[in-house]
Amino acid sequence: MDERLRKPRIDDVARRAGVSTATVSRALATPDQVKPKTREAVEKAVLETGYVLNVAARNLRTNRTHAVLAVVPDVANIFFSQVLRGISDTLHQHGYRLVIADTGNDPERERDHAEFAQAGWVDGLLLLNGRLLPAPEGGRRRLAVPTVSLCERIPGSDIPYVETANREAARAMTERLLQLGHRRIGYVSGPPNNILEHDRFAGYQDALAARGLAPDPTLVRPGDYTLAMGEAAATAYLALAELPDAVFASNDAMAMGLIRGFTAAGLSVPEAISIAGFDDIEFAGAYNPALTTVHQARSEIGARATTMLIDLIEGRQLASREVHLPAEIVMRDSTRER
Amino acid sequence: MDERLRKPRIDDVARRAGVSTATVSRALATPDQVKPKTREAVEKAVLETGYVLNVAARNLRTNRTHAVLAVVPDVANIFFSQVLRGISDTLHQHGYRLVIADTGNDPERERDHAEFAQAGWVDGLLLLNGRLLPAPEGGRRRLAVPTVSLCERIPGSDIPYVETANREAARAMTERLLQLGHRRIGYVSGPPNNILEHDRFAGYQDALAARGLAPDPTLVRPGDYTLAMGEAAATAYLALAELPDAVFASNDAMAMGLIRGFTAAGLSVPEAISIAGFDDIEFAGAYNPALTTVHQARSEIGARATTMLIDLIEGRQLASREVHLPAEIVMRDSTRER
DNA sequence: TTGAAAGCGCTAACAT
DNA sequence: ATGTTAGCGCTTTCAA
Repeated sequence: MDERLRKPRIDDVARRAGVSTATVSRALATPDQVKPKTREAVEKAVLETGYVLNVAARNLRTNRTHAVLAVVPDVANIFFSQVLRGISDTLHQHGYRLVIADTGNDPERERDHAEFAQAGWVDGLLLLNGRLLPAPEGGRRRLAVPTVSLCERIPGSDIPYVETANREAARAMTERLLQLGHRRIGYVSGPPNNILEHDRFAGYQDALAARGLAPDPTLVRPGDYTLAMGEAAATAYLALAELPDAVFASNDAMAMGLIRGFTAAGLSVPEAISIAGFDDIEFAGAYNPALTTVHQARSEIGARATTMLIDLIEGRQLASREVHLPAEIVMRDSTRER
Repeated sequence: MDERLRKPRIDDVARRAGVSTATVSRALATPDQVKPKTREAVEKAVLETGYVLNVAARNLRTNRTHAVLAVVPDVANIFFSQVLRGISDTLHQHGYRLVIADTGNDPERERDHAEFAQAGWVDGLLLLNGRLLPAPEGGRRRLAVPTVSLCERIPGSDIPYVETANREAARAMTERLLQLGHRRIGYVSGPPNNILEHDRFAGYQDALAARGLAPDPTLVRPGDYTLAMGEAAATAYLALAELPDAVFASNDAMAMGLIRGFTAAGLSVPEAISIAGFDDIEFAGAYNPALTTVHQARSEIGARATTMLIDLIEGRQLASREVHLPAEIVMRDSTRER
């Protein structure tokens, strides 16, 4: 009667099965340390009592949570959400759970989560925001929580990371545009000081340099990874005496903005001008025209980083602390031969 | 020396501040139950020792976690990820944390999370997957974990929910198409048996009925919310003796598929045919042409559901258990007057 | 306003 | 293979 109301504990199960609590614990956690007969008795008692483990008690005792915190600037960002998918799947395979901190790049929220991470709320940290979690208020030396960063490595830190080989990919894409016969190749940048942007721009330069060319400053436009800046860049190009042959935007949103901008002005893509992007976000292939872009293996990035983190948590050596995943150039309808 | 290595506990702080552990606990959790002088001493000691609370211990003791689990079929789905943003923000405001379970609609994973939820891993549940978490293996009566469902109400359950007023919104969109002079209005469905789909189709019928019309069966095409089915529907329409004037797809991905399908066949949208979608996903406005659609206030849905859940967790009465949020019709470039 | 002390539910060291 | 028991670090009742 009142047994129905109280949440059953491990000793309720033990009593019912006629064994000790230690045996119940073992039967549940490490079944092969227990005689099959006993195990069955325990399982039966568990079912009969409706016993469910108390996570908090276990976590306190073992000092482990089997949970991992992913720190993301914006869950609603389609790029990150696909990385999260890879993280989530991999964690699940290894018996871990995912906790997400959507910080919106708010330092206060980041600090808050940093504190909770130290409080033992999770076993490890996945940083997708390109920076360290701030130190706690007192500025005290931080206790080491296993951490891996991904998507955007953290400059000046030695935290292991996984990212796309941005520079090589940007070089390869620029090279493809050159192969198509384009020579006046524009470039729309990401935010200044962004490390991804540095790498991508360097790749763009590499490809030009390989042909003895250099970026034409009038064809390099500032951007910030938003569609609006892509449209603005199109307007700027339209004001030039001579249009570029092609424009390489350092992400897909800006590439779409370029297409919209040029289309609105009556120029058709790719007939009048070729456009390439970077990321291969979900709708890139569905765009009109379908976008030529650099495919980042987002869920793969998440998966690799997660495996590394679990190795760290479980005390294994890391094969490599810096992983650069190759990206694939996807030629679709927004580019054509000159 | 070795004090530096051990993680400081509450009694380290107590000793340093010259008070009891109880006082430290109070100074931290309920500062105004403690004399200012004492509080300051404790705060100083906390800083000096670098003390950080142990979450597991607190959770065990208080039987609370201040965490909420959101069960999502797919984090990488752009629709859900924007709802999550609203959830995350609201939780944060109230001092709760977000745990995400990406189930991929896998029942085994759902069961696993259901069990953990019962194990006290979180204080409440947000169900975005349109179904109940499965009962634990024994089929035992489940202990009540506070739960709210959102986006898609759960048929046959009395769990409180928040969703868009799908039927009204679909009716309004269809009505707008009628106002534009269209009469042969096609409809591309969502998956059969889907409750959202039922509502949306009912709304489409409502609007036609209000003008004494009925859906033309040849103009109603099956779909499954994917872009590919939108393209397939376009092909099917093109095979008809007479094209529809307009097509209303029950989500944006299919609307984009329609646009691509018609465009590929040389028909231009909206000149030759008007297309409308549903959801207003992130790139709907950036599409080419920009998509006329039904704007769902995704983060608002998340926020409302979260407030309800917190009320439930904290034992407050719910003002209403069923919330239907109005949606806004957004006319863009994919529709025009006939 | 503060302190002493019990105990949340579990796991693991040790003993058998 | 199983049992006994200490104790993880905190909060909270009760007493002072």
